[in-house]
Amino acid sequence: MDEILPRQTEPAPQKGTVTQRAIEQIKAMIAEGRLEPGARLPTERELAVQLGISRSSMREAIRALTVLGVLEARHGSGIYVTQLEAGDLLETFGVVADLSRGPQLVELLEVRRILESTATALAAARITPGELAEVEKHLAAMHATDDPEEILAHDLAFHRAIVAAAGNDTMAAILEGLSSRTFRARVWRGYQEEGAFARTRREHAAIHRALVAHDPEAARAAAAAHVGEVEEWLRTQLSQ
Amino acid sequence: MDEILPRQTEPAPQKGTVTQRAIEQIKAMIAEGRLEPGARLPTERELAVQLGISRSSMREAIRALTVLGVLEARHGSGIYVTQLEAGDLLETFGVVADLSRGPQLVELLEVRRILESTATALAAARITPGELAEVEKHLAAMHATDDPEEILAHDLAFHRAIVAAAGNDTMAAILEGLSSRTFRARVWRGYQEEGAFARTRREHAAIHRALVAHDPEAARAAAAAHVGEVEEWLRTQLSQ
DNA sequence: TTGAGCGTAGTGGTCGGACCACTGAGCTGA
DNA sequence: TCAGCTCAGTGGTCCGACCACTACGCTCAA
Repeated sequence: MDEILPRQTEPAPQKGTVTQRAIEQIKAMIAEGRLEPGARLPTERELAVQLGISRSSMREAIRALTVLGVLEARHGSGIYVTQLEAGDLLETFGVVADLSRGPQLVELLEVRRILESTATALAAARITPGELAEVEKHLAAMHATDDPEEILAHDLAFHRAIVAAAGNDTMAAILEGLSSRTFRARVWRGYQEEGAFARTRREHAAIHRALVAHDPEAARAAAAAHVGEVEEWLRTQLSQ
Repeated sequence: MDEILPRQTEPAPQKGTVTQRAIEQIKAMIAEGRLEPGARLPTERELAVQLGISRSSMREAIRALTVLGVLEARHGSGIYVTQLEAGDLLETFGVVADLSRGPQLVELLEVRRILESTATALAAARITPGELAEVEKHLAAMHATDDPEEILAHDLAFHRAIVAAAGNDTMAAILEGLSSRTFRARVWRGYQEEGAFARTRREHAAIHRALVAHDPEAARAAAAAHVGEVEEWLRTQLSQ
């Protein structure tokens, strides 16, 4: 049996709960490279013995790291380190958008406006014909139906395709969280109920034109205006 | 005893683990407003009974929501919903920076460059004399010592004070995660070892000048260049 | 030889109960 | 009046048992 525990001069650091300590130790193992992405951890029972805690506490630590997207537990198989890619680690970002309210929603939209306008500008400079076709597919599908649910889905996919073309997966993962389904459903619903469909259509068309022209500055302005419109609407809603 | 459980037409939805289901149900209670920020939850034992699961599983669910910054457990007192502010929910963002590596670090720096340059521009337009004094305090302290640790601490505080002046707490919380202590220690160390102190000093001075002049565009450019320098250095490091 | 099917050991998932450590409110008594 | 104590209640930890599922190897017929 290999000893994974680091040597301790002090036998009892005793800071925080044992579970919290276990979380930190596993995180440290990964950060220090002792556990590579995709690697399989020892069993829960073994890990508990190695860190000197009960299996219950170890399970809580593992569960915590699981929701953070660091570990992945496969029933009957074992516990594995995720690939630690942007998508894995930023999945929890959606929780923020889901539980924020009031002024915080405006702040989130402001962050989204900043990131999405830049991402759209980057996309305008780099987008390939294939990626552009994907964008146009969702743009067309959005106009071909009047089912709000379907429109929302294609609206999401439209922006997602653009952001993907920007080439920064981390930024894409953050924007994915900021545009989580429940978040957009909450804000967009009220916005669109005020007959903003036509305006949204015009703004999407402007973004599309900028992409076709490979004009980053126009794309940035169009995307910023698009998000800014919603942002402003939400701001007035809250001040009433 | 009040019944908190929603009425279920189907007695057994049975998707995912019971713990995962418990996490979703508690999140839903908060999202729907049945649990206000700061509210005290029923005891672990009570919650377990209400959701029809064991206390062990319920504890795992609570632990998960605790690390996400949604709940807060106080030993001997009870479990409470946090204030759900940006700082609470985005604390986990630091984990991303801590566990990312290679190309992903460059992507994170790119996101930071975008957000921080905008934040600095906003700060230039809004900063008050008091806030400016705070910025200058750390700028001076950074030059008054040659202890790398202390320099790094004041460097962090310098940027934190500027971002705080921008007035968007959500953006500040994200940037806080992107500049987490371990992250900067990892990247900055190698950067500064190449004698970049003088350059860093010039760049900080440029940012400061733009703040004093209340010139947003100059501030944006200076901050973007500042982060961009490190970004470019890291990029070349990785390509070797 | 080969491959489909069947065990089976081992893994994470769940449960129940016991006890410990800490908090906070109420009681006691100077 | 209030400092100090008491104690019921709460989260923290541990244990042991069993269930659900997976992966691998074995068997046996084609």
